[in-house]
Amino acid sequence: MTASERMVLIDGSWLTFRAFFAIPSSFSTSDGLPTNAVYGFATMFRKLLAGKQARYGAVVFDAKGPSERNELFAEYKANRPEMADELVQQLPHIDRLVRAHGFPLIRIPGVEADDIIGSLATLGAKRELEVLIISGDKDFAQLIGPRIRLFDTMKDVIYDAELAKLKWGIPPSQMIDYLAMVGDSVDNIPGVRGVGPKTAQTLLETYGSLEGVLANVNALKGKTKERFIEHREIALLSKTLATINCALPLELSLEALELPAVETAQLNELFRELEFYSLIADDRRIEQQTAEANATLVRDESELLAWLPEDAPVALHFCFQFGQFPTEPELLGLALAREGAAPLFVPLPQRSPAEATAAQLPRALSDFLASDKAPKIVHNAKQLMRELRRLGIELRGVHGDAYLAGFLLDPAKTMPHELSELAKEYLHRAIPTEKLALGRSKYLSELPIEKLASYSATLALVLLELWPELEALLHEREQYAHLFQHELPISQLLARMELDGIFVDGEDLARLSTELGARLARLETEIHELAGHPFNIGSTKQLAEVLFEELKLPAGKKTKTGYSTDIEVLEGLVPKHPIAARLIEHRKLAKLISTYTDALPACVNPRSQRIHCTYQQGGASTGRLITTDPDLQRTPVKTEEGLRIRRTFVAPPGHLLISADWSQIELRLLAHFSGDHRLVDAFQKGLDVHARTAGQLFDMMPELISAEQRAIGKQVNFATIYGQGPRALALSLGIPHAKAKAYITRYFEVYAEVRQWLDQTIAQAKKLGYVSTILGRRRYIPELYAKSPMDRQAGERIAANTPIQGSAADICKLAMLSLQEELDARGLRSRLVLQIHDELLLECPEQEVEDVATLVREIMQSVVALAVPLTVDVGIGANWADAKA
DNA sequence: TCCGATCCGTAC
DNA sequence: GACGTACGGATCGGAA
Repeated sequence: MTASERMVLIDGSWLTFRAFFAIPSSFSTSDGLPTNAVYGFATMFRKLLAGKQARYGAVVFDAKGPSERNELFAEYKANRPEMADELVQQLPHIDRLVRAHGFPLIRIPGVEADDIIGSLATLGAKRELEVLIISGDKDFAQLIGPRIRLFDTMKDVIYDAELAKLKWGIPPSQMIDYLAMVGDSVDNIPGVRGVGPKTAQTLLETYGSLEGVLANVNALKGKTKERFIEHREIALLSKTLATINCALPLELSLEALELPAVETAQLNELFRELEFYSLIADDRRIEQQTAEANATLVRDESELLAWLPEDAPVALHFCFQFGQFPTEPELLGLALAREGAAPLFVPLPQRSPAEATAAQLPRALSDFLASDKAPKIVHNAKQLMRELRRLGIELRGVHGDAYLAGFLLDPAKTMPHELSELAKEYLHRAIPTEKLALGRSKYLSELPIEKLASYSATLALVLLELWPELEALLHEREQYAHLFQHELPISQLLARMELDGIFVDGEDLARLSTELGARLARLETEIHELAGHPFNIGSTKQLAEVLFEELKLPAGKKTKTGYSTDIEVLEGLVPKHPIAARLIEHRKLAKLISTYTDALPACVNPRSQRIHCTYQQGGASTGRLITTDPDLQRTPVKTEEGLRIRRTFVAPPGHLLISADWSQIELRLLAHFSGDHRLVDAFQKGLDVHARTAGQLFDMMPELISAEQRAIGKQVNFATIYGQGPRALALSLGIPHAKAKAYITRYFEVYAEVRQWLDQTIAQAKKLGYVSTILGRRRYIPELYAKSPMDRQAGERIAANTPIQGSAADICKLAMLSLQEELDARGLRSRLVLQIHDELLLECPEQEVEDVATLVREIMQSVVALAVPLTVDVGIGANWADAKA
């Protein structure tokens, strides 16, 4: 960034349209005024004002009616569709918004906004201002120069000459000629018929300009030559149309464009009127871009040694390139940043993951990474630990992990805890994204090493700057100790588990796929016959047409877009038509095949014959772990076919699997937290709690409760944990609404202390803004203060459920750590291979399986002391299905 | 061709 | 519409 003052010129018409289409039309005030375009406009201002203040600025709009260009070419901008009513209504409010921000608003009849902006930009550049044009219209690229840049606020990219060339393939100086040839459908500039971007680009590289091409038209070949001869005049006209007039005789002095300080009070009033409540509260400042850092490339180990500090923290950013397997990236290099020195970048020789060894890293670097004494700040330690472990290096001395910090500070954040999100949230700054760094390249490895180095170093610097902020907040919210005592050790363990993976019988999986595929094909034929013609059964739209229009079956519930065909609807149709049962079967099989038997083999690493899924430690707002790529936590279990899939998860030769799961851990936590005497008593006596609940509901002895009644008791118990209302309970049990309501009322009469605890937890949450788990982890719940009662109720359910689900997650993490510690201490070779929320799966050498089974049970049962006992079911088997039995 | 929204189904 | 936490496949329609 230069030190010169800034001028911001906003293409108001462009922004209006972009905001209108980019923001959902559901944005409106309570009395029905659509506000999506105004809102989009307002967020743009926020982005702009939060950054370095501009001294001069203006918002320029096209005025209604024809312009000078229409005299040249009547069809200019003739194909613009009529503006939607919803947008027209918003225009006056956009004007108000602009004025409330103190921006001069320019709209001159007969004069194009482009020309006004061009003229003002030129004026600004002449006065040595740094000019920023806010528009995504590529026409403006022709203005880009040393002092003028183009800022697409919707995409958050600032185009200078270099970026513009990357984006459109031509330098700004040739943009007009380019448009003259290619034309522009938006403005209805004709261009040369038959000449597209590629041709234009090539011609411009050779001849430099449209005139250059026309002068050398005889050197062209074939069709292209003909086209330029035939359309010569149109091309020249197009050029005139595309050229922005930068020398309008405007009667505007620079002083008239000076921006006053924003009157926040006035602005807030407007926001209140438009019901933009988030903008009122939000006065965060966001810088526009982080300047790219220069990094010293390390070619020699001594340079690295000289740079490394004694004990000051070093921020690390690793560059990975991901290929087929997300847990098996290639390591391209890493940037190091510390206080008081320029960052370094260590390029690494490219090796496929299979050949990666410690020798890939300079010795000084691997010593540094493994040293407990050298404090390191990272983002996502788990990933680094896994990749370094693959090289035989143990990452030690992790002094900070921004990912985990982001998770602990606000676990409910979307785009969970990416560095870019954290920089925005806590440093109020936009940072370069990988996409931006990549430009037109597909892979990081294609970038020139200097680019990679500067991109990577920028992120390392951001991390270095970010950590103290996060650290302070972690202390403030009492999460600092938790990070290092629990989450970071879990990262380390998960890194091991990801690297180890889980063994599968790929051949069996393939067999199963074929078998199920054959059944699916038969069903498909039958269904098509019953329908009378072939159609895509997977398309709910087509299916709905067959069922409800052609076969005239009664349509049940509707979805947002049409008739629902979900399982419930189909089940309702079973007595009415033979097609329904087949559709249900088809659904089931199609699901199993596409999501599991077809998808899983692609996840098996052929070298290890194992599936290495990724754990998202910050993936769930409650603190649960999440698996992805593939999501093994959702491996089917309920049906016979599902169990067949689980049977392909086998122990390797000489090994057995142990499955251990807590029995009703969430219900036990509810008993513990509420201290409800009936619930606690039932668990302490080891009674069947679902049957007891049913007994209370039906006023019967628990021993006399039927299986159906017990199922109701079970469902009602779960309903409590999920904050389920009568309607949802009625739906899941298939009973009348009134009956469900009666069950719930009765339930809370019986377990009055549960009701009390729920109320108290929700009240406390409203007071503090967050709820806590058994280990003191927090979840902030902004929904509790939502405007709509529905959203608020959702917040209350979250407040009730999170302490339970989150504490169960905490307990599981504790048990995993304790278990691994014990396995290591005893030199046992059993490994944790999967965590499924309340179940742990281990792979054990046969000779230690009995000991480990005992150990697992003991640890899981005793990891925390609750008011009720924790019980654990442990099974051993050659595959996952058998182990769980 | 890619991407996001939608529907649906799977797990705990 | 009304059940907490998730991921992901297939389809579809619109944008690039």
